Amino acid sequence: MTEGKHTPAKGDGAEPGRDLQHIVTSADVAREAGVSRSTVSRCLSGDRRISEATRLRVQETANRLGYHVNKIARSMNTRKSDLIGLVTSGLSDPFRVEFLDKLILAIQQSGYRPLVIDVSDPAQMGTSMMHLLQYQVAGVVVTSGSPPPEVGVHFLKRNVPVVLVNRAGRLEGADVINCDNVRGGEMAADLLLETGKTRFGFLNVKGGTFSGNVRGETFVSRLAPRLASGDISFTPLVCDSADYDGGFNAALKFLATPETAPNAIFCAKDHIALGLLDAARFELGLRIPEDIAVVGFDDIAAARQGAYQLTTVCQSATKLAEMTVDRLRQRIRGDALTDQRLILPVEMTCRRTA
Amino acid sequence: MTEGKHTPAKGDGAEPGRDLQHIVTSADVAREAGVSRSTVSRCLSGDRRISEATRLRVQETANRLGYHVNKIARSMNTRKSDLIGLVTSGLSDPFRVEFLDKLILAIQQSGYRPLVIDVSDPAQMGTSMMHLLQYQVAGVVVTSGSPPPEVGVHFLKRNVPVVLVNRAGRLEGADVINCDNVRGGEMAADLLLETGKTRFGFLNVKGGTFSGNVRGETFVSRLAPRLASGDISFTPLVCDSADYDGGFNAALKFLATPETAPNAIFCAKDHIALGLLDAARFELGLRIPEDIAVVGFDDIAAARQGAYQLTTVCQSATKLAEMTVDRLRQRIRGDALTDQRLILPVEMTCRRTA
DNA sequence: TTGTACGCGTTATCAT
DNA sequence: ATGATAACGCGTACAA
Repeated sequence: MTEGKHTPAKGDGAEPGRDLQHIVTSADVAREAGVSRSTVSRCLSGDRRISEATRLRVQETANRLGYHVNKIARSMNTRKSDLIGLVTSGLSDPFRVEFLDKLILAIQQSGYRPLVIDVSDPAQMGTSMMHLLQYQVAGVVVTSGSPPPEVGVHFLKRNVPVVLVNRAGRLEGADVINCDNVRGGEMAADLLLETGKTRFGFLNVKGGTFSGNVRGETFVSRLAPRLASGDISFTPLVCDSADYDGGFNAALKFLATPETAPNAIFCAKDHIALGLLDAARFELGLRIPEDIAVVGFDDIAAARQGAYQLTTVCQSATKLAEMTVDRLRQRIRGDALTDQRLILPVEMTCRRTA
Repeated sequence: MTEGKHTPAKGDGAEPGRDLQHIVTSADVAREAGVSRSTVSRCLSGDRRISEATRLRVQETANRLGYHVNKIARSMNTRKSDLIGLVTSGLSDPFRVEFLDKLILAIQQSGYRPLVIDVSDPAQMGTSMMHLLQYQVAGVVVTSGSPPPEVGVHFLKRNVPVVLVNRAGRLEGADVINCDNVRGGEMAADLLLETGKTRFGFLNVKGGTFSGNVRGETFVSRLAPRLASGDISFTPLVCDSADYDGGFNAALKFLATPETAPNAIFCAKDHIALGLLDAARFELGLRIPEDIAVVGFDDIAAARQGAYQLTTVCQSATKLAEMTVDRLRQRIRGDALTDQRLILPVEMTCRRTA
């Protein structure tokens, strides 16, 4: 029995307009070019063992008919998909956006496609990641929140690699990539100590984040000897949201009495620092860095703008993205089977705020 | 012949580790629950005509086995996908990022999933959009560049709706959604005229963009009567890139001689205006708005920050996203068959730069 | 070099 | 209310 019979007999008439709905399949191309579906498939996937004559004929027919491989169908029988899940939460955090930008590019260049999942509600993170499983993603990158440990087993079972970027790594079987928060905290402390200021502070969002907490703790450890000798003081500072407004509003409060307020402040992330700077300069009339020295973390684009010129700990979004995709590909190929924890080096970018 | 035979006989032994690779299918659930695949399918797609007893049993078995519907396979059969293509070019333009943020959220809430395509090279836009066809996307949103007209026919043929947002609408069969660039240009002109300044300018990226050009042309038209009477002058201003650095560098040049340079400037978009402001204030020592009045367009988050307080034409990213998804859904449902051109109203947000 | 036959996991259809 | 069967579009052993 020939395969042609698979194609439902359409009768003979040409119903006008029907073709508008009809999707061109490899069978259509095969029939039109007078070959089998196998041949069409082989031509378009670059199989060597095909005659130049038929290859050209098939190519031409495919173009003429407007045929495009159905990747959905293809991935059904190869049981591989080139979709990669990207878990994020909003696009309001500037550094995360810069990272996603580079990540999307890197993913595409590797022949994969990013499927974005936005988890506004952290509680829904688990179910959201399960959704990704329904799409047979080849891998997942988590850039926000921390997935509940019980999802790990589902991804492990399916051999779907998960990479956590700048997150706490409590997920079983997942790789973790972080920038060097420890070294960053130390560098911030060292730099601020050099300013000669004596009232230190660390500004972070209420409750803290994984990265922020590490940065703050290391910062304080580094100050410890001087704190012990009584040279300097330290005050933990808190803002309501981890963004510009959070830094702005918090600064209005804790800088209200500049004589006693901290004057050497390390911020958990740049965006908070920018809010702090604006509140200090424009609302409270303080001079930077004479009255207050400020150090941020991330080195987002806005940090180098003329209005801010923020001194900050720089982590490279590009390198972070490259590391992420490299690791993902190793896992997908099956090269690497054991979890890994990678650290991206950071460096201090000195501008005008400290 | 019973369906069970579909499952390949695995022999009897339990090879350790093999299950790690095996994906749980509806057949597995069916066998385990003692029902047919059809029943499993119906249970999990919420079919009413199923007994409560079996429904519960199937649900439980599915959970226990860790079964997740394979949406890829489902969409093969239903010939519908819930993927929506998002065409963008980088995540460096702040307003576009804000729009994408809201768009991704709106798409998810409608039960669809965003598949992101980044087209850095405008020349590759056509082929990139064709890639989306391979994934059987239900619709496409274009937020960057202008697709070559010939792609229109491919999407039309497949009944895949395309929505162009803030783009030139030359694509056959596509819907177009724009903010009210015309009204925006007028409002900017009116506001700057009220300042009493006399030397007007419009700052845009070299070559211009669709939106920018419309804004600028309307701006000039509105100034026309006063230009004719000789009260005021107008100078077209150009920057190399449509971002902060572009505005910054351009301003350094054309503001070099402040006595004759334009002192009432409308910028094609906020980010350019921010660069201009910083160059004027910090590099050239000019006062805003006393020496120079500036109006932007978009009302991005940074525009309301204390450092800038930019007066600007506001378009709502949220509303734009809602309009986009609404239109997309109408098209996918097949309600709307004829192209449409929608306009999002804008309003002036007065802060401190004009 | 090319064709045949089968299966990927699901849902729609028809039958019971 | 439930089961059996036929597609969906593709890649690929196997055969020729």
